[in-house]
Amino acid sequence: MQERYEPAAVEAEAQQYWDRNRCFEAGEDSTRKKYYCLSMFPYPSGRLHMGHVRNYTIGDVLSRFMRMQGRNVLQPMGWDAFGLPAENAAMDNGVPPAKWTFDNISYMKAQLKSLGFALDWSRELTTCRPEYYRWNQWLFLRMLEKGIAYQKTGVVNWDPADKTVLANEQVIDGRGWRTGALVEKREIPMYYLKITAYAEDLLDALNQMPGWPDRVRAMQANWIGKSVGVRLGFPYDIDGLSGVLHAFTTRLDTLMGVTFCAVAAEHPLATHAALGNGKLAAFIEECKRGPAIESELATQEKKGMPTGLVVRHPISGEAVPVWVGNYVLMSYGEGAVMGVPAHDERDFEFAKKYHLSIKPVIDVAGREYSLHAWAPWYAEHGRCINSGAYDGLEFQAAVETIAADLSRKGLGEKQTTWRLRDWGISRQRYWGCPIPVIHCGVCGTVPVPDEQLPVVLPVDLVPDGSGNPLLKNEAFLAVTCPKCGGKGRRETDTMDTFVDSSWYFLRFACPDNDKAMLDSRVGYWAPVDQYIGGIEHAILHLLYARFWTRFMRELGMVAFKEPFAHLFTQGMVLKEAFLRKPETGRVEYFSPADVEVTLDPTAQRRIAVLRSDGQEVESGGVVTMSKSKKNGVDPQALVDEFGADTARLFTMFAAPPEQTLEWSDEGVQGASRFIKRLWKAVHDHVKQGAPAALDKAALSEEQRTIRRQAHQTLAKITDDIGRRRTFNTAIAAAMELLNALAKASHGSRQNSPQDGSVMQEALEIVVLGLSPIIPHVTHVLWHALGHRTALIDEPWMPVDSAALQTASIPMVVQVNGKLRAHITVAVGADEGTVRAAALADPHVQKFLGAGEIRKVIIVPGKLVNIVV
RNA sequence: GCCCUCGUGGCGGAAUCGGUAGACGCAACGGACUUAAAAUCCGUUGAGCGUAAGCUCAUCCCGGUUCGAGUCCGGGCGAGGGCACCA
Repeated sequence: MQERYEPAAVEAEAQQYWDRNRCFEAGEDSTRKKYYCLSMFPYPSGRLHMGHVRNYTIGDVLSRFMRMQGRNVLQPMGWDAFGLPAENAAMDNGVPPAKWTFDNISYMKAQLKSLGFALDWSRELTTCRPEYYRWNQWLFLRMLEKGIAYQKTGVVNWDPADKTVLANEQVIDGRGWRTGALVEKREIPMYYLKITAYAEDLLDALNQMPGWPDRVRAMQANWIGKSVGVRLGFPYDIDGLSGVLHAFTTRLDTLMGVTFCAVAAEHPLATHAALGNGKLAAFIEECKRGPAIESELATQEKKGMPTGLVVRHPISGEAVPVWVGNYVLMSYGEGAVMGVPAHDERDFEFAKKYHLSIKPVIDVAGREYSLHAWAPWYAEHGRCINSGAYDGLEFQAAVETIAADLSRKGLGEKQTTWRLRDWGISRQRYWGCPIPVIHCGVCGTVPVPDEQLPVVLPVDLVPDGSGNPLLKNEAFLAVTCPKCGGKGRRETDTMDTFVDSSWYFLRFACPDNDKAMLDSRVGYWAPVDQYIGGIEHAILHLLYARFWTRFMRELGMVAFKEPFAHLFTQGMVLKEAFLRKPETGRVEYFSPADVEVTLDPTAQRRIAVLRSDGQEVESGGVVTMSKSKKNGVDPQALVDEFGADTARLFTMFAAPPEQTLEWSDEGVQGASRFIKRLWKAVHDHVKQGAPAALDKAALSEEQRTIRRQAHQTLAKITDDIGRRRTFNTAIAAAMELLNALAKASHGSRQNSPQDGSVMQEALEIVVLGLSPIIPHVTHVLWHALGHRTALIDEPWMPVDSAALQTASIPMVVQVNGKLRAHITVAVGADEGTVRAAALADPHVQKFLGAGEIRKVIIVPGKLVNIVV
């Protein structure tokens, strides 16, 4: 065995072994229990970042551990390869998005390989390949057939200069990011998927998903946003036109406090009223344009205008004026609200501004309304007052009684409203999966027949920023109508890239099937046992995948509703950022590599200085790694300098995996140091020749202690990786054991043959126990320790419970809950003996003093508490 | 505003079911080796008092439950995240 640890050589050796022997290619085997471990696949942006390294290391640790536990492990990898950045890169460099994407994939694949992840590359899939996305198209056609996909006009951001549609993130301060032109809202026909049909089930099932973090389930529930209330009607008779204005409310108990109704600018009644009213029409136009940024919606000033129309209160029959309000959303409920200024903050603000009357109808614990200013308690539940027949009723009773009265009049019924909207999937973009429909002048919109799939996206186009290049591509556009055989035109919209990721986890079971989207192999592997990814996907991706799986289940393609049994959301990777804020102009960031940080002991503060000019820089705090803040750490540089094992060890050790991880260059050094020490420990041991066989009966007290410690460590590592998923504490335990071994070997090492065999076993425990985390160095060390079998093919080591046995155990003694003494008692000693031993301790005696012993609590094997 | 998570040494963090607070690592300091530095190895390291044995205080703050609270309950303060005119 070589004395020096050389990561490059070690890692090449281990990786070549795994590759040559196809260790990680998974096959279906009904006799073995499967474990499908999946990390969210990356977008091929160019290079891996630390977030990827952390994500994939977590998945890799679990995969390797489960494999050694005897499970048939599948850990695949693919590429979420459609998307906007490829088009932007294409515009910048004049290269087709396909070329840019595939170049990135090949670079990043090499990076993933250099990190030694136990991936089954034979199942690699890429969503921008027709073999994959044809099944997006196929399933979309099934959705059309079932009415789950449908067409509707939708609003998009339109850049009038580039004549192109912009994604929300391309709109900055209401202007196009490239052109700076004021963005307009345009209504165009788009395809939607009816995810709302599954809202109830998607919400209910969250309660039966113990393998998901509470936080993610809460976020999804929030997003789905169920509210139970009443849809009520205000009848009207206007210009001979009679009808009912519908509104949704969760506060029917406040119905008698209605002093106005407000409708959205897009509401039909508003449109009607604007016919002969130029001022109103202008106001409606202004509202429709609205603020460009969503966050401004919530804070913009409430504005309104009377329509001049009047509806009747459904109970009292009183006249209620109808206003157009900019705070009413057409997309939620009925696009109209009943205005109860006394009990709703928004209505209050609106009523104040336009001098509408305010009528309190709820008594909250006898408190007095001032009506000059809003107080949060105005919206609390209470008892009805000023409400005629309903006076005195509590919230629940009031809602029931009023609802019953409305129902009798045909003016109200209970209704559930959802925040969740249908999923608009049309993107007026080139680099995505084509939506498989054809427009025919005669037949209208015609779905592409299955046998004509896939609709292949041309890969050689270079977008120039002036709209979707497909619109100018005759070869793509020209098509005959499948229905009438006449001249047709292909749809040029492509699908949202979230479609691609909504089912890729199932395709990994059968990536080579060119006859069907899924096959029976899915029944073996799916659902995913452990899914790992960033919290940023807590809502959209995970919700879409759950929806998609439900639809596939209805088609009989899968047998389950929930695609991911266990979900693990890893924390982000942070690092300190350094900056200067000039008097004028923008904040300038500096790479931490160019900054020297020193500690000034007198001033008790850290001083950061830019190396190039020697001047001080400010700390921007510990924040997410990003290009703009220049605080990213390149995984490749790290692997090149320290090796993949050090990178993996540090990311697993510095913090528990679900928490944020603060990057520290010194911490990386520490991880590297540990691996070197482990290498040296094995080297020093091996140098002394093969140890004797372990004779458990012939061990000295000291040797038994080391063995006990080793097996305790093994038990802890097994539990920490397998159950608790706290890889940081598993590593700490291994470090502790190695420290103890170093200490032990200082003195009596190799005096007896059994010293060598105890050391051998303990080192095997450290090496095997850490192998899921640092697989390369342990692969080599395992052989060095004399094993023929490759470590990856070894079964996980069982804990020798006999080694854990001791004759006596230490216990602590407290007096009145304060630690006062340590005693040692025989294992299995009865309470009387333990009590006597505790009381006999001189130190305990001192604290007992003259006091009377009121109680003695004994926690077996741990502690004695004497209450005086 | 609503919902969720979290507050522990100089720093990252540990303490798993209410039972020894600070494991492990980093940094710092002292020492060994070295012509020197790096690397490596050994030691010290929550605060205060004490020559020492040891004692007292200490897990954001205030209160409660308990023999015993970092951990459970109530109230506050602070940080982070999600949703947000959702009627």
